Amino acid sequence: MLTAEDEAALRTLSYRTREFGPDEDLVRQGDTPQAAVMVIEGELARYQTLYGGKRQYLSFYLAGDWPDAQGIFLERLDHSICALNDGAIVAVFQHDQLRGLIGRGPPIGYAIWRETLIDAAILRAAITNNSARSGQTRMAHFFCEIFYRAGRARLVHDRTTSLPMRQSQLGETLGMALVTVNRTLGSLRRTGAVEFRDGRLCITDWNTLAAIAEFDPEYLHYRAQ
Amino acid sequence: MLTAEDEAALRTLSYRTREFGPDEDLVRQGDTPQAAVMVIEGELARYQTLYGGKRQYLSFYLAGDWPDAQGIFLERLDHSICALNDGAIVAVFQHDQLRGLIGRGPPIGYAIWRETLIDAAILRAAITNNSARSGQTRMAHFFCEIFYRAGRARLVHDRTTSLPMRQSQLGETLGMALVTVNRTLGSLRRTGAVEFRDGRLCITDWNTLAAIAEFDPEYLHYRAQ
DNA sequence: CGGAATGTTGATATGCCTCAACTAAAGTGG
DNA sequence: CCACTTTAGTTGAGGCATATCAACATTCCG
Repeated sequence: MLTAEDEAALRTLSYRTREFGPDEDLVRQGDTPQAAVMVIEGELARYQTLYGGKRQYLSFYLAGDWPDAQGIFLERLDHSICALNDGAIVAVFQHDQLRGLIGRGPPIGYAIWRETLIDAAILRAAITNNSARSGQTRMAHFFCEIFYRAGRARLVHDRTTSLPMRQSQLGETLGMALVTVNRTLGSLRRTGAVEFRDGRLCITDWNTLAAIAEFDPEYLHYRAQ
Repeated sequence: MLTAEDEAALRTLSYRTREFGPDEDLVRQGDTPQAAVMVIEGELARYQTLYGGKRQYLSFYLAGDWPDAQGIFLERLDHSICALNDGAIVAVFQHDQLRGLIGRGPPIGYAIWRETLIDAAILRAAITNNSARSGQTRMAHFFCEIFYRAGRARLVHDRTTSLPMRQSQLGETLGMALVTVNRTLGSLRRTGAVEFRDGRLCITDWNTLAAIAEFDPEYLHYRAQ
């Protein structure tokens, strides 16, 4: 979430936009990218590939997010980034131009730094979520995070936001087998608080879901809206 | 891992050192610290506390690491940091002094930024480790990471490094019950590759352990030594 | 129409959690 | 000095949650 001033600074750079389709990679583990992107539309996901090809999703990016700002200062990528939906659009900024902008004055640099730090806070929450919570709580927490962030990005309409993932991907996010995802989803649905179907997440009873999830949005470090 | 130039810049600041004992908190979840620390000696750990008091360890810090640099730009802490051993010593830098230093010129700012990005890479690896790997592989990977980082910090002697944790804390790191930790530790010990006892980690057969762990140090983003 | 992708449900197997008992070492106080 | 307590580690037994295997439903697409 950049300020108007930050956005103005970015607009002084020449950038281009690119569009991606579902499961299409923007960058791959091992790459050394020369550009960083900001999400304009649609959703992206970060994942790692293990020996044997197994995939672990790490985090998800909505409009306004910077999924690979760490690449400005780290060389080789330790993960891949793919688009989740059809027509995901990103703005591409060359690293050297961003570095120049950052070097010329702090505000935009601090803002991007801050973005990478909130990204890390989301990673911390994911460790705790996947390591210390029950299946149901874990899934509820994931839904709460996505929904809360989508709300902040003004992407919630009719208590619903887009979450273009298959159940198998949900499993590769939360560290559960596909069958377990399906059953856990069923048990959450039966609470009447949440529905996830056809790539859409609908939360009908936020308080109940947040209670199941033990969700506290503090870690997202949003300022008062 | 800062350059000599970075260290010289830091020395222009007035800082003080503080010493902590085992399980003593440096900062707590919810705090708004005004200073950041660099580890001088001993080991620190980051952890989150869940509803009900359950604890999840997130990451560990050795000499030279910056465990709470994110606090320079994020207000409220989403986690706590404690010392693991007796006589853990840190250098304390006031945020406003660090911000001043960062604002005056990029090198040190970039270096600290980079530290926070490597920290995030370690968090990504932890998500994958705790979510997608078997108990044995997970524990082996954790040992490999600590040992590798300790090696880089010149803290390995006689194939052994200090890792002042109890088995219960290992469980709260890897998302396993204490009993499972004990048995997994036994099965690793029986491979003859590693021994963890009395707060000391001894790796006698690195290649075997790294193979069990599927360990690839790339994500630590070390430059050629 | 046939095939692929995704979701659903049942049955079985297994890894891990929980409970419990016990050992060893270290610290404490009478 | 020696009971007593506390802490950490170890081992066994049983049960539950989740992984795995399998069958089938539904939708979409060529």
